[in-house]
Amino acid sequence: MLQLSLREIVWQVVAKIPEGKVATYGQVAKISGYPSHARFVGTTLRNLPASTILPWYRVINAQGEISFPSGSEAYRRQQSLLESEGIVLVNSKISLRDYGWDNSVM
DNA sequence: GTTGTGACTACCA
DNA sequence: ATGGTAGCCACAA
Repeated sequence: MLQLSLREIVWQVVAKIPEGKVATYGQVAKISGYPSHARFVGTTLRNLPASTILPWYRVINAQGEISFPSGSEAYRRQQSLLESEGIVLVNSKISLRDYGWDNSVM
């Protein structure tokens, strides 16, 4: 019986976020079946190798913002990747219509 | 075993 | 609005 660690489940869920869409850490946690693990989703993404094929950049926080210090290199990299998929930040925030899942999933 | 750590969130003043 | 806090819990050391 194959037992997936939570980390592996998170990988699966992140991989399912549609191109051009985003999801919050909380949504990913909830969809993974662990609604109280929003924080661990971040920890998991944090440990991804730089060469990962996972669309980690489609994961944002509950305020619709990028969870990196504004202006940091990581922040700009994520923003750049999002914009390459047509996701634009308005006032540093992502429009609700860019969410891959309904907010009720939270 | 135990402890420290968060790419988080909800709540409250 | 904005800042502080408490809860959260898998994981690494």
